[in-house]
Amino acid sequence: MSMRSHCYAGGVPRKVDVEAQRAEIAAAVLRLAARSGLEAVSLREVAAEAGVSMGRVQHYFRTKEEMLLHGVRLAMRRMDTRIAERLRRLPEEGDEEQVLRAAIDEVLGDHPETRQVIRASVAYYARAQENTEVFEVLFGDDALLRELACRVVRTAQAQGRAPAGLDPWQEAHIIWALADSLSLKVAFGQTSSEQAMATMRYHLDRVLGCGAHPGV
Amino acid sequence: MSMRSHCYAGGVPRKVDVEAQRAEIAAAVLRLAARSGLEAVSLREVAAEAGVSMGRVQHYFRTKEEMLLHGVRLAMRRMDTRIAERLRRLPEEGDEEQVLRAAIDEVLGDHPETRQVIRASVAYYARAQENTEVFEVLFGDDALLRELACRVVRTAQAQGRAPAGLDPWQEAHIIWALADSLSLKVAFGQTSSEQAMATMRYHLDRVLGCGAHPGV
DNA sequence: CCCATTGCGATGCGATCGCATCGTAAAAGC
DNA sequence: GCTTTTACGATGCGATCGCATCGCAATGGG
Repeated sequence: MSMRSHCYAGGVPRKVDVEAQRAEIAAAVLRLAARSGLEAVSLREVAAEAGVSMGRVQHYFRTKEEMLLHGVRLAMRRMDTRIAERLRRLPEEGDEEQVLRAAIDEVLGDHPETRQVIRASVAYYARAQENTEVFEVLFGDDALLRELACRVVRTAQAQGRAPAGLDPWQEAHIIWALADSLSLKVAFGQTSSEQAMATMRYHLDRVLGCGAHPGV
Repeated sequence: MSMRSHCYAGGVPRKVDVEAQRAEIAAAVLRLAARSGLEAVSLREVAAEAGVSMGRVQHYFRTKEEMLLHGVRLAMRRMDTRIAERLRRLPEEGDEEQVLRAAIDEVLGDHPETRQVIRASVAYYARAQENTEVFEVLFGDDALLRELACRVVRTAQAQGRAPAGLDPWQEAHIIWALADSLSLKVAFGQTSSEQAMATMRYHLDRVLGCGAHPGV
């Protein structure tokens, strides 16, 4: 009897913003991964980088694996946020081509946060082979972006700006493969951001016709 | 006096093929790096993977750093060898476009050795930021390949197969950026080798005109 | 007021890390 | 045949790894 007595819940003490704490630690993971790869990401190093105790890190992430997963999720969320913010600065027309161009420009920009996210992503590539969740986080959005590019190509064709002979699906593949590769080169210092953006703009102008598009 | 007595060199014992031994160990490094990233590459793991004792590994590489460097060098040498072998299978004409297409096809193929080399390369990206030698090994050949592509575009223009309006230099950038990105996608299972080769051929045919080119 | 619960620092464990050291077996020059 | 040099297995060291455990401070519901 009194089965309820042990179910009785006492106080609900110490209110802290759990997600904010986790994010702060995940940010440290991100910085380390971007700087020196996943080899450099240990519980102790993360704690030091975040300026907290190791106990705290363990309190918010039960295992290292869970911490790493949170790290790569934060990376992707940051990239999404940066793109979303840039899109808000666009004029209201809702032109999908401008959305595409803006998103790509953000990826190719040399803002430190962008480079950090891209370098960290690469550090996770090996894990993506063994961990399905990591794979999904890293590559899950690709299909949507490709569809956006595909629609943009078709629209340009409908407007007579792009050659009718183009295969929109292949062109979409090419556009994002190009953006990915150039962003990697920028993030790892093989190319300047300006060079990458120039190459990308050159390609898009060839494929889509050079409609008036705003700077930045 | 007799300063020469201590310089006297005795026997030159135990003749083993030093480079072959090093290569065998470096191959184990490569396999591990491709499979699970540089995190998984420790002296003990390498020794186990190579089926030798740890003492042997340390005998042939004084530090882990030196071993890793040898690993990435082997990776690049292997890729070069694979491309060179494929080129030997080409007809004798010395057509640079066929050379370019063959090299790219090799990179996009799904041969396990090719995928291994590419995955291992990615594992070294973080190191390339901190270690100049690694950077050079990974990216040192890019300029030559880009120049090859540039010449191919110019030749196609001269023959009237490619549009005169193209910027050969930008097109060369695009061709290799595309090849890099697609090879990454193939190596990490985001795309099939067939899809990647189809996309690449689609692009090259658009840029260079679809001159007769041999399969495989 | 009290105490159940949570937040989190401290500490210790066994495993593994890169590396240094030592011992020895084998081969060539004298 | 002795010596010298190389090849390499074995072992140990201090540091660091991920993780489990313990203990205490804080706090809000009963």
